[in-house]
Amino acid sequence: MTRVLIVDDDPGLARALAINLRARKYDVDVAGSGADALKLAARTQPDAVILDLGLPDIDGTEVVAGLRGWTTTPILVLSARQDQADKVAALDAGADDYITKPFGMDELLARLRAALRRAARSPVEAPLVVTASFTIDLAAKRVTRDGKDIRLTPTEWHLLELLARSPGRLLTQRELLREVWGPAAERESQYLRVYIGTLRRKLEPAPSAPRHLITEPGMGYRLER
Amino acid sequence: MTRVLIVDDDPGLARALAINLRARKYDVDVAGSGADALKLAARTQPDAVILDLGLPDIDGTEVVAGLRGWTTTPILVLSARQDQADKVAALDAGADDYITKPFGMDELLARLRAALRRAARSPVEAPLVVTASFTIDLAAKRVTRDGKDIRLTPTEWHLLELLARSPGRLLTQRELLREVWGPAAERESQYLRVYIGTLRRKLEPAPSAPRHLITEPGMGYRLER
DNA sequence: CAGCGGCGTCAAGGTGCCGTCAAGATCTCT
DNA sequence: AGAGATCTTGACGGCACCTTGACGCCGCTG
Repeated sequence: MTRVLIVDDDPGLARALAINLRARKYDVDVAGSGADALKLAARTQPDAVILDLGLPDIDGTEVVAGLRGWTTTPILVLSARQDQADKVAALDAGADDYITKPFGMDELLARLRAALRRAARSPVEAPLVVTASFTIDLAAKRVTRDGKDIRLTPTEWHLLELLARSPGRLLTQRELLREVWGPAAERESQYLRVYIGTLRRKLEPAPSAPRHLITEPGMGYRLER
Repeated sequence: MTRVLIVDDDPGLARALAINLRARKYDVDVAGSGADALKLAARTQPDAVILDLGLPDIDGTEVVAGLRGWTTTPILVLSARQDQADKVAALDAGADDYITKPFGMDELLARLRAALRRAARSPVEAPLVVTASFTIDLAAKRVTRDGKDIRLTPTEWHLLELLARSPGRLLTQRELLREVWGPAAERESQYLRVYIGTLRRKLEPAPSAPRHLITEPGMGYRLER
C-alpha cells in the first residue's frame, strides 16, 4: 500500500484530502504542523508527502529542507500564493511539484501519481547509517571506515545490523541475544560482551573509550551516530 | 552539459525559451512538430523535454506516449488549456509536470531543475560493469577479458549476472541459490562453491587470491569492481 | 572497606564452512 | 545416436569463526 503524509493546518482541507486519498486505497497520515510533519515522516516513512505551505509553526520551505536532509520521497507543495518567487523557493528547496490553490482534486491526484511513478523508477536508495567514524550500508551489507572496507563475520554483522536499524535507540541484551542467537540464548550475555568487543576493535577509533557502540550498564547497547 | 529538447510550433515562444535556457548553460534543441520531436529526441537523447501541447500534427499526449515508449527522460508539458481533464490526461500519459500558460520563466526553470534533480537520482541504465580485470556487458550477455571473449556456461552466466546487477552489494547464499537454482536449492551452497570457483578461474587474474569475486564467509558473495 | 555483580579482554579448542578436484549423470547439439 | 559440454555430487584438507572458560577491573552496596 502506498503511504502518503498530508501536512496541513487546515483540518477541513486535510480531512477532504485524506478521504479522497483513502478512497483510492492510499494509506494516509495527517500532520497539523511542521514539527509534527518531520516527526511523523521519520516514523511512517511515507512514499509521498503533500505539504501545505501555510503552516503555523515552521516555514514550509524549512519543512521541505528538513525532509530532504534524509529522504528523497516526493514532496508535493500546496499553496495559496501564486507568487513565482515562492514557487522557485519551494522547488529549489527540494519539492517535486507546486500546486496553487484552488486546485482540482483530479489534478492533484494525477500529479501525485506522476510523482509516485517517477519515484518508483529510482531505486530504493541505500539505507546508509553514517557515524563520525564509520559508515554502514545496510543494503550492501558493508561497513567502511576511512574509505576502506571493514570485514565483519556473520555474527558481528548481524549484531551491528540490529543496532544500526535503530540508531540511537537502546536495545536490551535480551532483544539482541534473541535476534542474533535465538530465544534459547537470552541469558548468554557473555556473547554480547565478546562481540561488542570485537566490533569496537574493528570500528571505534579508541576501542577502550567507545563513542558509538555504547554500553548502558544493566540494560543493553546503543549505536550512537 | 544538460541537454533539453524544446517542442513548440510557435517559433517565438520556442526562441524565447531557447535563449533563456542557453543563457543558463543548457544545450538546447528545438523541434517544431510532434514528428520532429520524436525523431530529434531519439537522436539527441535529451536529459529533459519541454513539450507544448498545441502541436499541428500529432496530439500532445501522443507525443508523450511516444517518448515514454523508450525513454524515461523528464517531460514538462506546456499548455494554454486550464482544463483539469487535459492535465490528468497528459500526466497519466507519462508527463512529469504540466505548466499552464501564461507562465513565468523563473517558475519554468525551477520546475525544470526539480525534474532534472529527480531524474539524476535514477541511475543511468548501465549495461556495462567494468572491473580492473574484465568487463561484463549485461545487455549483450558477454564477458571480455583483455579484449577477448570469455565463454561462460549458462549457469555461470546466470550467477555472474546476478552479482553484476548490484556491483559491490553482498548477495546472500540464499538469494543467489534461489535465483539461479530455484527455491528448493536454497541450502545447496556446494553449488555456489563450485561455480564461484569456475568463475574465478575464468575471470580472476589470480584465482586463488580473488579480487573481484569476493567471499564473505558465512554470508555470501560480492562482485567488487 | 569488603563483597559482588556486571563488563571487557584474552586465548584455546573444536567445528563448520570454504575451496578444490574429480567422477558420474545429464543435457544439448549435430 | 553419439560426442562433447555442462551440471551434480561426493570427498577432503585447511582455515576462519564461534563458543567457552578464566581473569581483572570497575562501580555499587551493605
